[in-house]
Amino acid sequence: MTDPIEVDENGKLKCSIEYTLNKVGGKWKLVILWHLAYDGKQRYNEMRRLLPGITHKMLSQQLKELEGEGLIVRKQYNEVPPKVEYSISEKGLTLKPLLEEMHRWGKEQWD
Amino acid sequence: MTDPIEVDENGKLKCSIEYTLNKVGGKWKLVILWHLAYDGKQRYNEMRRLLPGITHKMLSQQLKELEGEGLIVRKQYNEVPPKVEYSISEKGLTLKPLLEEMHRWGKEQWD
DNA sequence: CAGAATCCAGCACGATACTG
DNA sequence: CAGTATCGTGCTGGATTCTG
Repeated sequence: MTDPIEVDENGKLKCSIEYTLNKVGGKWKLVILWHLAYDGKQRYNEMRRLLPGITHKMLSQQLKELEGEGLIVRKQYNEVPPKVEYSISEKGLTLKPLLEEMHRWGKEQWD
Repeated sequence: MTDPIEVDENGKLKCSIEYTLNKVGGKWKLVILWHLAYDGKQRYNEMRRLLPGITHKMLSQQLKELEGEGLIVRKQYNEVPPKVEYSISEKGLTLKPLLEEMHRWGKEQWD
């Protein structure tokens, strides 16, 4: 079987599983992506309601990082009051199998 | 689509993705499981070699937690010098699809 | 060989107040 | 409404030494 640890162009060891963890690890990112993937686009405060317990700091930080990775898209409407919509990108959609497995396994192992 | 957030028997909100994250999240667990799933059983010091940079503390801690979850099996031979073998359990094998997706996505997104 | 025991640093994550 | 800006804090993870 393929080893997850490989050598990059600088000769430094890298691991594809670690790579994925770096992009979508942490407490919130996969849950955020799940909602955008399956519930469709959401406004900022809608996201907050979907993520019980998240703070402003974490939500805006995670959204910004995910946008930076190109996994989600931020669309701003110049209106008053302000309106912003977040949606999943094409690249983000490639995470669907992973999201589904995370969901399936958690559900299945539930006691 | 099924919402990942559900209500448990105590009426507390729970999320199956968070659940999975709690079991196999963090920096090392999925990589450890990957090796045990695809490289077969390993001794303690063999595991260390497979995980560049891991410390004694992290390795033994993660192994203990994974064993506590029933995801891996620790087999101790009463010999001198000591010999211990870690292997993946039946329950741990149910994570294979997840491991493969983590690996596949990381490999694919590699620049 | 396979850990356990300490001690410690950094940062992930959180609480709260403020703002265009 | 959709965020910043500060200010914490605890826990994850690391370095090192000791042991059966």
